[in-house]
Amino acid sequence: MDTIFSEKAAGRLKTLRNIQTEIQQSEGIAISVDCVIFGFDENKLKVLLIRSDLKKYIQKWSLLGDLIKINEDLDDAAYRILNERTGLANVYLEQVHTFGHAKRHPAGRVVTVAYCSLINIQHHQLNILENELHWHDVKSVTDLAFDHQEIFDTCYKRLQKRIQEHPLGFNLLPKKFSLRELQNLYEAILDAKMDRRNFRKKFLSMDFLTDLGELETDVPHRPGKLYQFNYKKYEKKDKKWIGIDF
Amino acid sequence: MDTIFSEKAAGRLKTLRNIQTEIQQSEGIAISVDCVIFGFDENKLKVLLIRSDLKKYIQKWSLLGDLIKINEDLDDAAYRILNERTGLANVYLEQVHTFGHAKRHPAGRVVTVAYCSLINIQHHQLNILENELHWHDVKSVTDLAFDHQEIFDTCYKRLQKRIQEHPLGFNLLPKKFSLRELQNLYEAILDAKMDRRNFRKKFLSMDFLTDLGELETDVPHRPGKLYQFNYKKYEKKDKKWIGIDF
DNA sequence: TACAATATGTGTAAAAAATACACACTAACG
DNA sequence: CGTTAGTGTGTATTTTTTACACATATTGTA
Repeated sequence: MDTIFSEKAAGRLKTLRNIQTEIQQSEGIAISVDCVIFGFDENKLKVLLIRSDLKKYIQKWSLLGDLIKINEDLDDAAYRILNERTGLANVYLEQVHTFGHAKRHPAGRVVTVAYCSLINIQHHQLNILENELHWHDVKSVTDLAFDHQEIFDTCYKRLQKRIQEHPLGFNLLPKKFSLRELQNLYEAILDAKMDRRNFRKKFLSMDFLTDLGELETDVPHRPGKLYQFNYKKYEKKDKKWIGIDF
Repeated sequence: MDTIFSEKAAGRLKTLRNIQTEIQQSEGIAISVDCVIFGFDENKLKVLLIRSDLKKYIQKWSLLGDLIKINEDLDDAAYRILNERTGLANVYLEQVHTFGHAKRHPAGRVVTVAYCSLINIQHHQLNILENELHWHDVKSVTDLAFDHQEIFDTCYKRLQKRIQEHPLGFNLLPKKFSLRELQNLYEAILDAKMDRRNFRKKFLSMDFLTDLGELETDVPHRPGKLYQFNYKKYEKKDKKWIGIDF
């Protein structure tokens, strides 16, 4: 959490004292959830940040978070935060790591559980101006409030690792996408250039992409074929998982 | 946590009420740490469990855990628990996952952070009988108290994955080990048979094992060479980390 | 109306890695 | 001194990864 919203009072700034009271009400050690929400737009990996509503960090950006409620499952809290902020449901959301330094939050003892979420920016409009929410290019994310830089770095690294081993990336793309879009996504996330022919060969040989028989429109060049990821086929495959390599 | 020890009162059973009081003292939502401590002995992967001290789970085994203290870093709490139980310091310890279902603990709201630890069973003696601590073959671990079965399963799967990508396994072996011991370890953890020649080729070609020029003793067959893992060499290597595969 | 710009679609050869597989040797034990 | 159990080693085959070039399709513009 670290940015706490009691109800609809989103615009109002909280004082340290407000938050201390809230933590005391939640009694002793408080638990929060912070969401690192990734999107992909203009061939860049973006992360959704909000202006800190704490005076101490007035100039800084922070992750979206909130204290969990006393009877709320941890995962439910993460979904709630995501849903409140983006209006989205049924999105990719995964717990990444829990941060629990005793001094990490200025208002008291708050242990926070970081979640990583992947959403398709096209598929929804955030009420960005009202909430002081902004999409930031991940390359420009520095100096976040609290220990949010560490949390962000951890989640970004986890994403880089997991996207290579699991079909997560499709959550960031439209349902129908071209191989170029897919490659741009991987290159943006991994911050690396890849060989186009080998990339195509790799994904097509995996045999999880359904050729929709449609072409891109509105591109200023020869349109590429559109594909869809076939989750069912992926689920059925028995992955060989032994391969020592370090 | 879930098994709470106030101080040296290890033998005494706690009631649900005792624990509820403790949680109320720690005020509202409590946070615990549970440690999944792995060892390797007799060519089997073992996990260290303790008899539940909660009446409800009187017959069951559970993980080693405790509530974190109000001013204690999360990682420090995990080390503390490990150290209190095993007497070991400087052991491999890694956070794995946080479990936060609202109803997971019968005594109240307790969110628990699971840690995985790898220790060398030979290198120390636990005061097993006094504490009702026992090493269990991982294959026989079923029906633990609380949601500890889920926690254990999660940690075991994580270990299986990570041991293939990082040099963790050496924490479970003596400093000097033979390739056979190493292979037995991998086979035990992954529950799979591997080709001996290819296994040796793999590890020797990695070039992280130092041939100590010594031989095994006390084996009832031709002794194998002893090796040591060279962490410095490993750290220096720049790992290539791009390889899409799912 | 053609040409410049840009991205698509395709295949092969070479190198590297993973796999399958067998036999002579050594030490301990009885 | 034979039995038992595990060590130490190499090669051929298959699979995977890598590097690399040219004709084609569409849009925008001169």
